[in-house]
Amino acid sequence: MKPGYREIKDWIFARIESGEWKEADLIPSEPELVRQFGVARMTVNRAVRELTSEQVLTRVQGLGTFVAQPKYQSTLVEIKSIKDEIAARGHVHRAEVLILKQIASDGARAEELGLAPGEPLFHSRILHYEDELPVQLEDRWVVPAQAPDYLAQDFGTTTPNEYLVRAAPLQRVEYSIDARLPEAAVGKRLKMAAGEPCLRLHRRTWSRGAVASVADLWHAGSRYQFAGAF
Amino acid sequence: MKPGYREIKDWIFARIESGEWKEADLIPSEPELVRQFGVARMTVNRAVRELTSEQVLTRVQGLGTFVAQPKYQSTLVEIKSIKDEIAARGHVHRAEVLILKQIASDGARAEELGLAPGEPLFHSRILHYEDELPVQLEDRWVVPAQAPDYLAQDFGTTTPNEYLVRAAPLQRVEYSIDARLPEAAVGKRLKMAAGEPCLRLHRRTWSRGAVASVADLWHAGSRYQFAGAF
DNA sequence: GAGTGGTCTAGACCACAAT
DNA sequence: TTGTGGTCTAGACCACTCC
Repeated sequence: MKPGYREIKDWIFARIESGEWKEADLIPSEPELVRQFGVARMTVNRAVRELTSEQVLTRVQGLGTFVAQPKYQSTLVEIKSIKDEIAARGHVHRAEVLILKQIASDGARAEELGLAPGEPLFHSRILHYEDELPVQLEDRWVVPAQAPDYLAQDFGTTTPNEYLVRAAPLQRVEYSIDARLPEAAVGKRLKMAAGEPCLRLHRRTWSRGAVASVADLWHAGSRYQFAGAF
Repeated sequence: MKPGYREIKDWIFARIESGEWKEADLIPSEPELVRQFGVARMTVNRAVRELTSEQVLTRVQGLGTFVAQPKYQSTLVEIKSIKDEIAARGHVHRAEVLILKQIASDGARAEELGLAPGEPLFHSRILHYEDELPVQLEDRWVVPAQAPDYLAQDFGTTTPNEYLVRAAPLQRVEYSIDARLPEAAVGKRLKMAAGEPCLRLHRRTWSRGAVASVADLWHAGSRYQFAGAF
């Protein structure tokens, strides 16, 4: 048996789906729904409150409850940890640390990280293998103040991501995905054919109110894609 | 003044954030929180229920409430309508209809659309301009049964997307993003340099329990990226 | 002032899991 | 049987918006 609040949610949702109630329409008030369904106000309230948190309705105190703007026609791409992703496919993940050292921040990178040029900066370059085939080259630059022990980690077993979410709790993420030809060194490491494009994810993370790290994730175009469904 | 349920939510959340309660830990029961905060059970219940719907906690009837698995380190890319996106940048969008006709479905495409080879199929190819520079070439194949009037639309003013969300309410979406060299005709239309890669979004939509359409959105790698923040 | 939503109480009965 | 969460009732007081 469906609970009462569920019954009411479905009833409201059906009215919106059918087009009977359109965007910005005023829907029946709580007391009205109470009369209609013969339940307590708390039950009606829960139904309407949940639909509001699901962005199906919007409420204004003193005014009423309205049908919300229909959701964007949007596609959500979820980029998971490369390690988990490979494991989920039932394959073996291996990481090879190519670079792990402190460098001096230069002009453009310094600006992106919020550091002054010349300030120290951690840089790692890690190649991720899926069953012995390289699939991702991960360049990462980390602000030392946010993760002082970065250079002491064993990134053969823990990914920088896994370490950073603990060391510098994520506050904000900014990202972009593009298609571009790889730098020569990148193409070589990923064993890519000449002229083959890369799918690149650029990501900047914030922690404790400041930039924590910047990462470039390079993938061979012929062997990698971001995919999903909803 | 913060409402009671909010107070309790924050208190629980703080305990998880600080590490005091870790993943899969059992948290105090509802009666226990009722005693602790001196409120009615409904108030505690709302706090815990909301944290559960926010995937911070998981509950098992008869067992207890536990700290949920920490959320994935994930990146969400939202791909909006190209038209809205261009408008949001304050630029002018224009669409040029290159192809709009019925064709016979062929092998691979027929299978992807759930049609028998030879069955009729609508095909459109539209070039989207941002301030007179081509930014997206949209190839779309539509199942006639799902949108019989597809060929009669004016896709210079309405995008196929806008039409389809009305004609065939979205039920499910499957997509992938990859980097690849464009077919010759595509590269030419997008005014791309030789050897320049494309950022391609492939999307399949379902409506009324069946595949409704398949789309290939091609973007010049040098002029387009999927981006966002959260 | 009348109507709306926001929140809360102090009970209640039920389903489910562990013992 | 005990303890857990799932749901519900019949009230209540408050803040807000509109007339």
